[in-house]
Amino acid sequence: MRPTVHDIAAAAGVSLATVDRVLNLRPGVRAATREKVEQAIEQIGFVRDVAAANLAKSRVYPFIFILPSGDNSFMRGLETEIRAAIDRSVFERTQISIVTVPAFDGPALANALDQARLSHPAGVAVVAVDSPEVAAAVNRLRTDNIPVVTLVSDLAGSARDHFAGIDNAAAGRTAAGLMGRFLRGRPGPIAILAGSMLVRDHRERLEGFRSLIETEFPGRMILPVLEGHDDPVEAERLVGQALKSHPDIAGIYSLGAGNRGLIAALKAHQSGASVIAHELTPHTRKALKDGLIDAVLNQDAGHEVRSAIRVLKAKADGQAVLSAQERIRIDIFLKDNLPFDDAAPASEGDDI
Amino acid sequence: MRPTVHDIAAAAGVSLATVDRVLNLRPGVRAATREKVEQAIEQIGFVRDVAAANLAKSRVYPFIFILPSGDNSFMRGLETEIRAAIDRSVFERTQISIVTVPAFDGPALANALDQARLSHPAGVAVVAVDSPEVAAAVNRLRTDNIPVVTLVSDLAGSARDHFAGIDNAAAGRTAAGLMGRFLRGRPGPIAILAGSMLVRDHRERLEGFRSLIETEFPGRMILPVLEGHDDPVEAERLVGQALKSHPDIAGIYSLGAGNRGLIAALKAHQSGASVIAHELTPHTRKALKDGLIDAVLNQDAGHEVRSAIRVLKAKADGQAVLSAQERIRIDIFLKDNLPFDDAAPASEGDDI
DNA sequence: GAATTTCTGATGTACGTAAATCAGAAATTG
DNA sequence: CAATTTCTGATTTACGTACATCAGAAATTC
Repeated sequence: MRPTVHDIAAAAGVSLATVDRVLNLRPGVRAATREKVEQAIEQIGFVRDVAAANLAKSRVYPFIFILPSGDNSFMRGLETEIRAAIDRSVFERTQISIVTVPAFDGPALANALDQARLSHPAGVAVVAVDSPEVAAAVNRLRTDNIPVVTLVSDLAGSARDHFAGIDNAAAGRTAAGLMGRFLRGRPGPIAILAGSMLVRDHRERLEGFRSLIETEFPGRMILPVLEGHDDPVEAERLVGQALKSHPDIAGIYSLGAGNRGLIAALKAHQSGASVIAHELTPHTRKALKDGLIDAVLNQDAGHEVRSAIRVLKAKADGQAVLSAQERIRIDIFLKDNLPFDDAAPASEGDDI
Repeated sequence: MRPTVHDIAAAAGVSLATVDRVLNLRPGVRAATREKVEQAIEQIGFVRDVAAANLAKSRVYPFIFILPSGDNSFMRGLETEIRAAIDRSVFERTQISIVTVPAFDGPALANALDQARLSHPAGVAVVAVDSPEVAAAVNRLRTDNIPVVTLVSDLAGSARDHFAGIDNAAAGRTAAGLMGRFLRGRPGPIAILAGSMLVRDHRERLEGFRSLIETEFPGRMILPVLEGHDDPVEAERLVGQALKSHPDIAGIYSLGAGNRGLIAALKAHQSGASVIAHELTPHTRKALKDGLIDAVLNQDAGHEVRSAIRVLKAKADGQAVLSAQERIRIDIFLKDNLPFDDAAPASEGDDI
């Protein structure tokens, strides 16, 4: 049988009350006695029954999720997944609220983080914009001992507890490895469509892609990055221009959002380029099927949300996280291994 | 506040004891009263607090995992993950035992299942051999109301509750889609190395691969399947023979185990074929790095084990499973997106 | 050594559910 | 309608931990 607090008390020769004081870091225990109890805990290998503790505490976890507003399909899918988690909150003792802020807007995000701080949540998950003011706001939360998890896009130089997202450098390299192999024997440059260099995931993907092409497929030219700010209209214009001025483009890597515009431009120019994009949305799914896009790298929003919640809970309880379990995978979809067709895109699952 | 059993009692105008009888399907409640209680449960939206219930019941879940013996790297990695789960069993209220049986041996596996049945476990996870006697044994378990989850390889015509593994037909199609794109512009046939047609995962991968090549890349010849029984020595011999008699082989798809033999043969023949294999093991990892293998499709053993346990628990408690969460992804590894280098291969994580 | 202050023990209640007991009410049987 | 049998209610204990209260013991201070 698993040892209980009673066993500690017996082993240490103290009362239950003292054990409780030690376990919950309450004052009123002499150093020598505390030592004795801690030794007993060590010796009999006691581990607190979190379920029972949470029951006794009637613990609930108020969490705040902060993500960009706008009509970015991936972000709206992410929001759907958060709402799905809210539906489960009764079972999971969570109490999740969603806050949206304009995309790529550091000050607004920092402000939202400071706002969140005032309500003393048990944890915050945030799709980060990589700027110093955001890092500072995150650090203020950490100073208050509020766990922070970055979601989808990470944040440099901050004390965030965890990043719930894919390895974006690896994603860029994966795209490059696939692209290089797809283009074998076909000359022509590669165009890159990004959203904004203000978010770290885009920067990391770009860097991973570029470095791998340079080292593994030398001689393959990469055109200057098109920065479309995840806006379909802008993306369409930029890609259209590029296809017009470089009719020999062999490959296109779209590492951000705004793929609707990319797809429109591809259609308009009847480009034969091999295309790799990110995030499986209704639009990219259709383009895959139509043969306009060759491969889609996807991160599962549902998995990321669930992982963020698990990690926030663990951090709030001061528990260790099973890091292997929280690794978010990079899904690679080709036309032929798409998950079920009909369902709403947001319900396509993940993990765990 | 979430409603409790007391609220049901109050709402239905009955006592706690009666509510308990209804909730736990105990006898001694008149049909009319039972109805009344069930209506109250419905009305106030009561959901049992599983944590509290498990605490009260001092519930433990004795599970049995049955997997093939032998030195198959993937299966040994799977076993390592199960042992990791055993290390967590104190926290998870599980009590897991591992049983190994010879690979590809239906009768032995059926026997092991019947043996497992005698100990009345709360659930069984099994790497299935797809044969009628195994299906029958699984059905006997189900008759006893013991949940059964197939692991890695599924079982036709049985009443197993769940399959914790990848979509193997999709895996085969993914391999074919990649292979077709890798080989663009390069003539030559494709060789396929399989383990055994007695396991369903191999059959499904083969079928998926073959059908996609035929429809999407017509004209690409596929050589007769080499059945190497997941044995490195046999695989090396078969692949060596094939490379000798067909020096023009452009691609090789290894859909089972025994990749050590495949790699040895590739080295010996200095083949320039594009190679796609399954499962990231120390051997395939090294071959990827050395450029002998182009891509590895991987299923995360850790994720599969954790998923199997979650599902078995849910089934044992008569709870619904979050199917999106239990979808096992197909990881695609190229030389350039390998997860951390140094760690033991078995600790590379998953999920969840 | 008396008066404090600081520690420790004993005890009880709570969390939400499970499970058992026993008495009494209701329904059924003869 | 009395005698059973079958339900139902009331009550208690338990699971493992958290938390509060109060009395008494031990250490500290003067």
